[in-house]
Amino acid sequence: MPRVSEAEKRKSHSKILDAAASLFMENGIETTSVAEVMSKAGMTHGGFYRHFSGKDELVAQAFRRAVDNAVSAMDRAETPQQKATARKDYVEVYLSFDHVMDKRNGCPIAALGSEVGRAQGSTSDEVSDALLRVASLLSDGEDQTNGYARLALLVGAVTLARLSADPETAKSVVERARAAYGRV
Amino acid sequence: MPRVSEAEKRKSHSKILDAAASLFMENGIETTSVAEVMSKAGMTHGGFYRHFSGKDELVAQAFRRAVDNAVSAMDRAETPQQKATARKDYVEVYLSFDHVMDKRNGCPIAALGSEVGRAQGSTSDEVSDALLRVASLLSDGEDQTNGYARLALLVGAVTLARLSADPETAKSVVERARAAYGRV
DNA sequence: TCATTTAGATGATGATTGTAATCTTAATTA
DNA sequence: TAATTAAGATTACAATCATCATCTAAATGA
Repeated sequence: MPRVSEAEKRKSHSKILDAAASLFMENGIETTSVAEVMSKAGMTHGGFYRHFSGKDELVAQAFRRAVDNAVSAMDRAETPQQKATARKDYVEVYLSFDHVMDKRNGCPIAALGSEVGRAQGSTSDEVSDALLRVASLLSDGEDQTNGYARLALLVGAVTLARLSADPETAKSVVERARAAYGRV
Repeated sequence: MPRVSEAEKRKSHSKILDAAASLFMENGIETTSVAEVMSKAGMTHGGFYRHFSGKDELVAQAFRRAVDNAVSAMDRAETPQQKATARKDYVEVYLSFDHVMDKRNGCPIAALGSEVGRAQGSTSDEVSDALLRVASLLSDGEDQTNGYARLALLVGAVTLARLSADPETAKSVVERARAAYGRV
């Protein structure tokens, strides 16, 4: 059936990124095969290298896609009012039980934190970019560095909640973090 | 040259666990092969299955080993005085730049947080056990749940610091977490 | 419209890896 | 001490995976 139009190629590229972001966050990067990603995107593994030079490039781009998705609401906010509301919503959703359960559509730093630390090349750049970006969005205008402490609490709380065996513990972890958030 | 004495077998077992804990924390679980672990332990992969039923069992036992190492000082403390000091030291070391740089001998929850969340079977049990154990050691006697919030800050801060591209940012992240620790 | 290009399908390749089989040799044990 | 057992080495095997080669048919561009 191929070949497809340029517009469809762009659509394919995007679908691959969505599939990859979702699978990486849910099952891990090393544990997800290129063929699996392509299959979830509705294709076979054959066309993969028409879109990416290799798996590394896919990882980097998929990570960025996941970050974009996660902070899109905060990015769209324009007025200080909107920004404040978006920030508040972000933290609210981040420390929710839903986010704990649904890794696929959540924060890639929490989902891939320890795995992505070993990344090299462009993925490594994307990761440190993401940190800067999210921490900056969370920080008060005055103090740039407190965004990191806040983000640390968010990432740590969701990580621990996901490692908890029973749901009640998980809930109390994020609940407790929510209470502490304003104090860090 | 084999066979070896029972005492030597126990020593081998222990060396395998040390090698595994170290390699898993540094390079990840999926990315570390059984042969690599055995090689670091000074053996070939042949004898592996005399010690473990498979890689899964190794992961579970190595994780426990790493947790034991990390909290040994707090475990040894007996008097309330000693416990308080050990707790303080633990946090101090945890939020140090050395710990950020040296994953091999650090906290396995921070080093493997996102990877180990997908574990099943005995590894999964070890992980939730570890959470309970560390959080309980960090909590005030009164409130059992604030240990989780504290641990969340620790794990999150070290995770972010390790993801930071430049060392100065990494330092400021743990520094900032240190300041916030008492307030969570 | 015709020649060229290329997205994606199918199939192949080489590397890696978890696990099993077999062998050697020394520790157990009777 | 003789017979048995088993730790660890060597080798083998099947599965998985990233990447490449080739094929196809449709979209380009002239």
